[in-house]
Parts: sequence; structure tokens; C-alpha cells
Amino acid sequence: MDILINPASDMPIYQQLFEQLSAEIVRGELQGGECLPPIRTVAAELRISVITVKKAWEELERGGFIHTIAGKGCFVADLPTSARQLRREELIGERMSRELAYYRSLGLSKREYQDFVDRLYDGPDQE
Amino acid sequence: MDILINPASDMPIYQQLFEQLSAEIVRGELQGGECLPPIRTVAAELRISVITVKKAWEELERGGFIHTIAGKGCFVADLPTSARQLRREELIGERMSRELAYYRSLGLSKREYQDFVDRLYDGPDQE
Amino acid sequence: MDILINPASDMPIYQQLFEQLSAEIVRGELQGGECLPPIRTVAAELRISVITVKKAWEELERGGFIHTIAGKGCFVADLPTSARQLRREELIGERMSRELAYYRSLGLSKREYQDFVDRLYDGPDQE
Amino acid sequence: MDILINPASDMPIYQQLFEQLSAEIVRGELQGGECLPPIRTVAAELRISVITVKKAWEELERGGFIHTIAGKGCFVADLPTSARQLRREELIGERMSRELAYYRSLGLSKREYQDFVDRLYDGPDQE
DNA sequence: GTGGTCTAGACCACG
DNA sequence: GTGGTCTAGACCACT
Repeated sequence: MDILINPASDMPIYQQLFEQLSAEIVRGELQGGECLPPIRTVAAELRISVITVKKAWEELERGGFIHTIAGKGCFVADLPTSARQLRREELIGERMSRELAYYRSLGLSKREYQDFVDRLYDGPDQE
Repeated sequence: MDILINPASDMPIYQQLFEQLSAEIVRGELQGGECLPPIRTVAAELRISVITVKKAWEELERGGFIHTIAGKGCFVADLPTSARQLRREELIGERMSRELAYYRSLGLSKREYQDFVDRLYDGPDQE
Repeated sequence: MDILINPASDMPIYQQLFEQLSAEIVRGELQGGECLPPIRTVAAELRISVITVKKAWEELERGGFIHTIAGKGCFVADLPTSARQLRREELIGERMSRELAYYRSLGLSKREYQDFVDRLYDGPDQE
Repeated sequence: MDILINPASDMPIYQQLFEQLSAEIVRGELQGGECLPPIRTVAAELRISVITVKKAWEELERGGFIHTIAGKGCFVADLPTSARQLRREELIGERMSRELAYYRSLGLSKREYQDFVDRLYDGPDQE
């Protein structure tokens, strides 16, 4: 579990947590069935409130990424690889569709879009 | 000036205004020098607060899309086509970079990304 | 909006709120589009924490009973009567199925069950 | 003694134990006077904590379903059939009354309720 | 003045 | 020691 919080970001902390955790789960980096550290520990290490962690965990549970057993802990959902792939494509597709609507409103053609991807995919600091 | 506001959206109304106006300007749909309707008129037609319109107009001015002349009105910036193109690429590139960071965190390869673009570009309701 | 909280109940306060509000909406007692009182007002009147109210409201939103517009307020979802009926049957059916599993485990026949309903429907204090 | 524990359920494990044991006793499946296995054995077989089993047994004793003889074991209460019937109706009636209050708050008429019972009694997976 | 987020800290149920 | 719930109170963004 590798988490980096940016308190100055526009994105709420609990959402940053959600995105990073769900990404790790979907990438298969966190094994199904694996027990997450207690929310109080996570909160202490990230120096944020327990409640903020809890809110993120609740979203993860609602999304089917983890399941919580009161008094025992929080466990990574044991999804078969195919289900993980599906989740991943949902996360990506949902978000990309929203973005595409915006890009299209700026008159971006598919060809141009692909050029942007070509240029930007490797990140601003590389290549 | 064709604006559609969704008050139930997660996106603040002023930002919806900003996105749609800046897109129209960058697409060249609003001519340079053209005078925008008075903010009170815009507010009345969209049934939103004057304050909200004002905030959007301020953002547009900060972005160099319009300029205000006190007592006369707000005018679309008179940008040469090349400058408009630049603005457009800024708007797109900035946002796409942020998105790409997220997609990469989900392990999306450039190849896969391009497949997504291929599939989703035309929108969910079209051919 | 008629709410009665029992702080001594086993049921969490936010869930009591959820059940009572969703019932009022599903009964059509709260009109679609109607604006709920500010969460701070509700909290003050019920003498509970704002956060507890908020949590209940979040559940209501997730259930599609209300929708929230930040800075404006919370509004009862504008469901057609047919959709309201559907929601109602979902709420009832879901819960009744769970109960039935228990009753069956006690060996309750359908005939006996119907007798119980006959006897208990009007409440313990009536008839 | 046939017990199935679901650690992921919302219901506390000790309560799952209580419900299943009390049901077996009330159905007459466990004979009066019969000796239950030692709690350590039960705990080991179900792979749960001895404390949890102990708590369930205590509830059962409080409910008059079993009685403990220190140093000898736990024995199913030796109730005459009529008393067993009474217990059963208590368990059912108590719970059904609570449920009915909720159903009535959703505007469910007695007639409708009976229809639901008709429809749902046989369970979702059966004829 | 509205809801959104975050905080610190408390008490309880469960295992 | 785990998560579940609740509290009081603060600051911010949006209208």
C-alpha cells in the first residue's frame, strides 16, 4: 500500500485515497483477501484524520473494491482477474467519456486526439 | 452564444459557463471583438444568479478570452487564429496531462489508450 | 417532514432518519422537487449532530430519493408515481425476503405466516 | 447441530449462532436434555473465537433455550412441546411486530402484505 | 446562508 | 485492538 496525499490539491483527500487504492487493487498490486492496515494506522501514517480514511474506505466498499468486517478489519475484495479487468475498464471508460465530451466541444478531431495521446502519453518529464 | 446549464451537475455553474464560453471562443464561433450580452441578461435567461455569471466572466477575463470595458460591456478577445489555436491546445493539453496521470496509474498502456479513444471518440449514442 | 428520533434505539440515528425520510418520499408525502430544510436546521431541531443528518442525506441521495445541490440545498427527487411504487416495493421486498428466511428457519408455514399477519397487522395496541 | 457462519455478514457472529441454535431447538431438532459439544470444539470447527461462542451460549441461556452445568457442559432445555411452541411464537411475533411497523410506515395495507407473503414465501430461487 | 470537507476526540460493540 | 457511531466546531466554495 503506497499512498501519497497532496493536501493542497483541489481533489478532496478521501477521493485521492480512493483513486490510489482502487488503482492498486485493479492493477493487482494488492492481493485479493489481503488485510489492509487498520484505518487508525493509515490515518496516523498519512497524518490525516481517521474519519477521512474511513470515508475513502466506505467508497471503496461501495465500489466493491474492499469489504469490511467490523471488529476484524478491511479486506481487499477477492475478484477474479476478469472481474478486475472489467472494473478497470469501467473506471477508465467512465472517466474518458466525460473528458471526450469536453474535448469534442473544443472541436478536437479523433485524429488530433490521437496526436495528443502520442505526444503526452509518456508524461511531461520524460522521453 | 449557446449555453446549457445543468444546476444538478457536480460542476459549479460558473465553471460550466466558463467551459462553454471558452470553447465557443476557441472554436471561433464567437467573433473577436463581438460584444457579449449584459451579465444581467445572461443571468435572467439562464435563471441563475448575476454573481455566478460575473464569476465566470472574471475567469474568462483572467484566461484572456474576453476583456471588460467598464460601462460599455464585455468583448470577445480579438485573437489571431494562431493564438486561438494555442489557447485551445493549452486547454486540451493541460487537462489531458492530468487525465493521463490517472490512466497510467491504472496501468493503461499507450496502445490500450488509443484503442479506448478509437472506441469512445464517437460517443456512446452514435455509430 | 415529520421525524421522530429514538437515541436509545439499537438502530443508528442516521438510519432512523433514512427510513423515515425515504418512507415519506415513497408515500408521496414529500412532493417531488420540494426543498428540504437545511441540514443544520434539521440537526438543531432534532438535537443531533449536523454530520449525522448529513450521513442520512447521503444515503438518501445514493438511494435516489433526494438530490443535493451544493450551496443551494437538498431536493426531493421528482419521481413519477410508477417509479415511486417501484421503489416502495423494492424497499419492502428486499427486507421481507430477509425476514422470511428467518421465519422459514423456524419452520413457519405460509399458512401460519398469514395467520400471524392477520393477527399482528393492526398493531399490538389496537383492535 | 448444523451451523453455517458467514463472517462477512452484517450480523454479528454470536447472533448468527444464537439464531441458528434457537431455531434448531424450537423446531425440536435438538432434543431436550441433549448435551451440546464443548464450546472449544464448536469454536474450533467453525474457526471462530471461543469468546464468540461463549457469548452466543450466554444469550441462549438467558433465553431459556439451554442451561449450563459448570464442569459438565451445556444442555438443551427440556421443554414440553407446548412451551416450545410458545417460544417459537414469541420469537416470530416479536420480530414480526417490529417489521410490520416499518411496512405500515410505507403505507402497506394488510391486503398488499398478504400478497407479498404469497409471492415471496417460497423464496427467490424456488417454484 | 447553503452544503462539502476536515479535524480531534469520545464511547460502544465485536472478537 | 478492530471498526461503527456520534459529537462539537472549524474553514472553504458556491450562490
